Amino acid sequence: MATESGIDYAAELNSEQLAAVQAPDGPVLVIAAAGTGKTRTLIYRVAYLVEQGINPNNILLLTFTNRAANEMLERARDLVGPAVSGLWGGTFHHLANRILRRHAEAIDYRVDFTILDSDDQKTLMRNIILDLGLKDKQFPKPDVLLSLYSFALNTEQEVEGLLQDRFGDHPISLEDIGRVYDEYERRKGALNAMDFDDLLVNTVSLFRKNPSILEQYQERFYHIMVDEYQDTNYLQAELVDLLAAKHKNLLVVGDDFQSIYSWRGANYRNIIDFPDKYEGTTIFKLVTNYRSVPEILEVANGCIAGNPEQFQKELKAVREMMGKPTFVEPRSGDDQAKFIIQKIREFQRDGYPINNICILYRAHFHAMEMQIQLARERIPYQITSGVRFFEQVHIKDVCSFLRLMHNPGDELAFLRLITLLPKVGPKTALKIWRNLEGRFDFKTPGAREKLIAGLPKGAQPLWQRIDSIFDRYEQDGLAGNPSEVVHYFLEEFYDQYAVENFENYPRRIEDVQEVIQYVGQFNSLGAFLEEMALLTNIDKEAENLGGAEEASVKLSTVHQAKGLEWDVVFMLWVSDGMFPSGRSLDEEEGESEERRLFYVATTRAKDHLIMLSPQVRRQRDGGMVFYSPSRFISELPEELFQIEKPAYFY
DNA sequence: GTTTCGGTTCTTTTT
DNA sequence: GAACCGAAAC
Repeated sequence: MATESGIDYAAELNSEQLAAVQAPDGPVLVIAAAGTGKTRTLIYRVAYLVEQGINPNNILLLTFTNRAANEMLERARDLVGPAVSGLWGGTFHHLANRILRRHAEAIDYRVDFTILDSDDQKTLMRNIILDLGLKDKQFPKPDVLLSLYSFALNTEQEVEGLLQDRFGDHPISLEDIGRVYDEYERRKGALNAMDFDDLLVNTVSLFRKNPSILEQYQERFYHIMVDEYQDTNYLQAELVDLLAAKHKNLLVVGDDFQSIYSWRGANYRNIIDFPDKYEGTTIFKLVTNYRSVPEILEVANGCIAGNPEQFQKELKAVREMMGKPTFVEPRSGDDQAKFIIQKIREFQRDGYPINNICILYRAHFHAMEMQIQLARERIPYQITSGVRFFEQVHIKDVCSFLRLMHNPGDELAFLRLITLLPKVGPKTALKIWRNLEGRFDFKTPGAREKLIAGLPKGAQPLWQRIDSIFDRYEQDGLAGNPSEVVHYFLEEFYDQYAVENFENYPRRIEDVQEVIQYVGQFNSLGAFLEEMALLTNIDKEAENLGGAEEASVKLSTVHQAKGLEWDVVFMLWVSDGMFPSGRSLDEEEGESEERRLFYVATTRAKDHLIMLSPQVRRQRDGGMVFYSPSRFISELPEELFQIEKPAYFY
């Protein structure tokens, strides 16, 4: 029956979904298996709450990516109308950022704090190791130290214990590592900067130290919904618990089978233990799968049955049969790529648009031969690479200029910018920075002259061109127009720099042009810089989808494909040692996480799933390594697959 | 003392 | 690619 808003819930949802949408207040756990209409359920839940008289301003919707948030807000708007605009939706880090911008002083930060990306973190860490005189072959690399530290924070464990486990057998002084971490904290404070983890850590400690602030937000978020709950870690769960503590109107959605971020501190137990943590939790299960044909679901169900410790549930198929998933053993990675290209052409002939085809893999480097072959065959493709758009070298170079203009004390930006000049390396750059007393504000009289005087002769002419932008800043009113600033920077300096330093210079300049476009959407430089730090490449991709992007095959890691679906899915390197990855098998519970990842991959496919396991891989030194099909394939009954032989290559 | 350049090695997964 | 290292060049 249609309600006053015109939504006929019973007709538009199945009984599983309907029950979850109309759940009473209080804690709710929705176990939503892959392809069962999880997003739909969340959106209708929003509509339902609004209909019950809840102001959208009082609803918080936490998602794993910005893409997911945007999609949901858009669909909710279509369903409910513009009223939902007041709803807070976004990632944990976005929420934390918004809160901290308001209350930074309460935790001894200034509101204009910068957000360090992983590259900045690495630079900072490297400098600390250098300055403390700990640089040594034996000493752990910045990367290693940072990820261990981050893991400790996100799982709320003591660093000492983790260090002991990790380096206990090594002749490394754990005290030295402790000193590095202390110094890392100190320098972030001095820079008025936070890294990704700090956003969460500081929000939680802000709330713990200031109950009155916490209470404001508890009041505000009368209803809280969390998507992909199986991938939240302790810290994120803690944040949610704090916010929900008063009203306990907390609805979490997730699937323990799809928990694939344990290396980042997520634990599928989060979802299993939820009812214990929240007394009186109502539990709903969505298991009717609308996405995939039954043959694909059989493989998915069969594979996850190999994880007996998990909460068993079978995906129920409703679609018609179409044919079994294909399994192929090409000889090499090159043959694998050639086979896929031939198949892509066949699927296109059968009427599948190229946009509905995706190639998935465990790790980025697995897709190398594939990219080469696609380019050679002139099949358009789009890859979500490992490096986030705003973390690419050329983008960071350009943004360092903006960062410095915005925040004259941004040491990392200054050093990066100035080492782009000839004859200026790390030492010279640091000397100049010290000489400027840790601050370069072009508006301060004399500062510009002082900088120029400190530069080596060879660097001066180039810097003078950059310096000329500061004159135009006043004249042309660039303050409110960051796009123009980037434009001038490119024109005066970076275009030429790129030509001289990058082989693929046109591509990089294109990216910078895109930044110019992108910055234009923001009314202030600060707003742009803030947003930039929190954006991932998946989000950027989603922005592009609105435009007239060329139709293309998608290439993606399984992790980045979470929540997405395609008509046709190819899986590369489904070989033991590649998927599951050899490294993960050494870890505790490594195999079961890989199996979940495999499950996620298979359930992305709607009509056709083609898995490939090349037999050999050439190593760098010219040697050959032989591979067998993944254990996730060989442990399943053979009749679930259609075995195909790429005979034409021999 | 510093920068620059060329060779070598290594790639799990990311908010 | 890009990070690291050692040696040449400034």
